[in-house]
Amino acid sequence: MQHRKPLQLEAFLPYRLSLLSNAISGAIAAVYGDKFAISMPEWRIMMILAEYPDISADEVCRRTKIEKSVVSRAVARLLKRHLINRDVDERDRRRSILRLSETGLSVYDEVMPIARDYEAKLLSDLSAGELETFNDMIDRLMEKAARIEY
Amino acid sequence: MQHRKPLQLEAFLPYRLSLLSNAISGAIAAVYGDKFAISMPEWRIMMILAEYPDISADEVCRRTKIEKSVVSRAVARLLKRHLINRDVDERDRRRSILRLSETGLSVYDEVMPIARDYEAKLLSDLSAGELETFNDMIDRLMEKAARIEY
DNA sequence: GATAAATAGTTGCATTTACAACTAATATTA
DNA sequence: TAATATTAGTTGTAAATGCAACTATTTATC
Repeated sequence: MQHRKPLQLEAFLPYRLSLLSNAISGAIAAVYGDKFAISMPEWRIMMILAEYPDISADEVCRRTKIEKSVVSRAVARLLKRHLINRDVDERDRRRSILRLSETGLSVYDEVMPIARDYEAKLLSDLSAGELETFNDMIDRLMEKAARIEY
Repeated sequence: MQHRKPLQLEAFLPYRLSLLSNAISGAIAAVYGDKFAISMPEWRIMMILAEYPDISADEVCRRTKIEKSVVSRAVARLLKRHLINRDVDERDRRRSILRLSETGLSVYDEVMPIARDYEAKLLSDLSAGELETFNDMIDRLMEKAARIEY
């Protein structure tokens, strides 16, 4: 018998979460990708910098979990397109200080409402209580995932 | 004022789901990656074939949402390593019929318990009710995401 | 039944990614 | 303070990705 029932793939949480996350991220990526030719890591970095201006590339890595060479190249591209600015941190000259430029902010201000609107539509059928529960579980799973060892 | 509060990135669902999904998928990928040098698309395909043997590559694409050239190359690699078998569908000679080989099944049977165990640990702090709610919301969000248009 | 359209799967190719090796700056230790 | 280790960021490179173009087969249309 080759057909295995023990798992029920469609009930396998990692698989389900991956499909859901890809569907959602992909939908939003289509917006900033089509409109501004911005890649997903680039957009992630812009979001982080909108919320936490003047942080280093390293800090961006830690928050986004994007690999540092990817961040480095994304930062280079954002700089070339003048979407962000970079200074050297004079207290530690290895560190950069990154922030959105005026242009970057205006792009952010154009894309973010669409993303937020998408999120709102997505969540419109959930009650406030359900949403809170959902968010709570994501937090707990996130913490748990960080803790589990083999 | 550059610091924007309207969003609270950490509360932005697409971002949160992406971090969670990557954390979980990455943890499991480390298992089959280290042990068997199997890539994530390859593993996804193996999982699908364990549950739905004798389906076509196209069917694999539809279920996993993996791009068809990626599936094509992953299938080629799985064939070369004798982890799956392929026949031509005689009712439609464009179609392939894919299924796990004996070797593939044994790899699956070795990896899957670890993945399942990981999932169980991950979910161990959720009550049965919470888990049901969580799964229910994933389903609803998945459906909603498929429906939303711009 | 010949011609055109659609579908399954493969392949070419430019871009993206991830790992490791590297450079430059800072922190630690003796 | 000299030697060593650590950290931030960049770059080289092999592999993975995604789109489009392609082949082979089947389906639809005339």
